Amino acid sequence: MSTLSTKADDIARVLEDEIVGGAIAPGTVLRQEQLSERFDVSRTPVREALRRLAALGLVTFEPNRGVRVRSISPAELREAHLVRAELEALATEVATPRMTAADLVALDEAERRFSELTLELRDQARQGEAGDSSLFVEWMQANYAFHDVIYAAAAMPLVERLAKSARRTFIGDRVWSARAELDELYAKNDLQHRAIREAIAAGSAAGARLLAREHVLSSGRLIEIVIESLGSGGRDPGWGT
Amino acid sequence: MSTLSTKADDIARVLEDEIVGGAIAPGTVLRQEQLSERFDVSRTPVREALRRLAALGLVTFEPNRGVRVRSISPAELREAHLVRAELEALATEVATPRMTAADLVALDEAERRFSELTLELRDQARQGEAGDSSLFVEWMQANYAFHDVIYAAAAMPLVERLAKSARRTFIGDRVWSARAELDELYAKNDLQHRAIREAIAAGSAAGARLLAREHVLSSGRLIEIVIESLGSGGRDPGWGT
DNA sequence: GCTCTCCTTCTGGGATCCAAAATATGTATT
DNA sequence: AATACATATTTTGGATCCCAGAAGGAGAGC
Repeated sequence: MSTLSTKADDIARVLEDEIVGGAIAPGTVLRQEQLSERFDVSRTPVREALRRLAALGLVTFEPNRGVRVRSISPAELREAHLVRAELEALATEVATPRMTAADLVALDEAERRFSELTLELRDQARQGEAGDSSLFVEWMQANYAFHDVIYAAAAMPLVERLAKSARRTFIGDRVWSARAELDELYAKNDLQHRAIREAIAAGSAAGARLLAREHVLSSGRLIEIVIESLGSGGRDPGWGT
Repeated sequence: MSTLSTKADDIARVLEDEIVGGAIAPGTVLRQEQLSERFDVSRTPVREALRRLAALGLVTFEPNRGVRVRSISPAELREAHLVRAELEALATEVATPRMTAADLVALDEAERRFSELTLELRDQARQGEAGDSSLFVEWMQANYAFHDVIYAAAAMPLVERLAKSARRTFIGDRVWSARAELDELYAKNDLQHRAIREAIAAGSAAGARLLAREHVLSSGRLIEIVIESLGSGGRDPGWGT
């Protein structure tokens, strides 16, 4: 097996997922020894991984004290949401004149898939089926897939990276418990995707931009739900780098 | 003397400045041993520092090969500029209703200072004085100071961090050589600052937003100059993480 | 009984050491 | 002479070791 990646990078990825996914609670202090024995490596790659996480803003080093998982404050979440709206709008505007015929087909396909899943999800939510979160996760991924087509056409790696990092806050099942409450959001999202695709297909960059911005902003309710879900476990010193 | 920071962090900061300032050419491979003897430390903190730089996107790790300073492609620079325009617009919009009387005074003061320096700079440029880059640097810093007042009022740490990281690309004297060519830009910037301040003082968040966006976008000529200055030494593989 | 100080212990920062990978060197063979 | 193979050197990735600074507890002084 050819290990193209380094241990430090592997560890960083795992910890990254666990932190943004909520598996590791904010405020937790990460003991280097524990991590090293958990991943069955020495402390060296662990520390390198932690440095990476620190640069990403996920943890903070308190010199000679340890590293602590940063808690995300409500203000930070809302801010990230606003930023994402702007970036998504920008990407959509730039992408519009660059869309090839193949891109448009892909976008159409992504929209259709999202539409289907939305229907399923609304049915399931309305019938109050217990189920698991898999359908919901699938639905969110379909939503992301739609926007990914746009990102690909925009060819803006920086925007894509930033927006996706903001987006990741929602992976996991934080919103799952409140899925039944979101019926009108489902319908609205579907319509918005349609409108965005039509604006793009019509070549209206300015229109697509506005619609994309509105689309992201209108999902603000999701943010509030995430914030509530954090409130249970997230004591918040409210600072960090 | 209490060393509040860790060696790895110090090294990271120094290297960061050198890379964005252009002191270390893109494409350079950073040898860990060289760095460790330069900073008079072992390789361990050096590697941690490099991890941080990698997370910031300034260098790339090529496993078992070394770390290479990423070259910034023209596309990347233009993209960063667009992103900055959006973020600056957002921050200005959010800041407008939050500005206190003291903030407005500070903004006024920053505008006046910028105005003065602009006059000086135009004089110096018109008379073709050799001088050094200090006045120019001072002028750019005054420009930043103006926007910093807005950032402070907006209270958006994420936006501030991102925008400032985009802004840093211009520190140093990359643009200095072309200063004479920029006469109309000087005047325009001055007027734009005035307009932004007035919109903010009038409480027009939407207006301030548009003006701020336009303000940043209109300095696109600076980007092109930076790109030209990079062309001399910046061979560009055109990829990276 | 409370507080201040000193001491123990524990954890993180940094140095050193080892192994594996990649490249450069050199040699032999055709 | 050129190429292919083998070896040596360089350099990274990871492990182990050591030391300093911080949290916590025990004991002395008030």
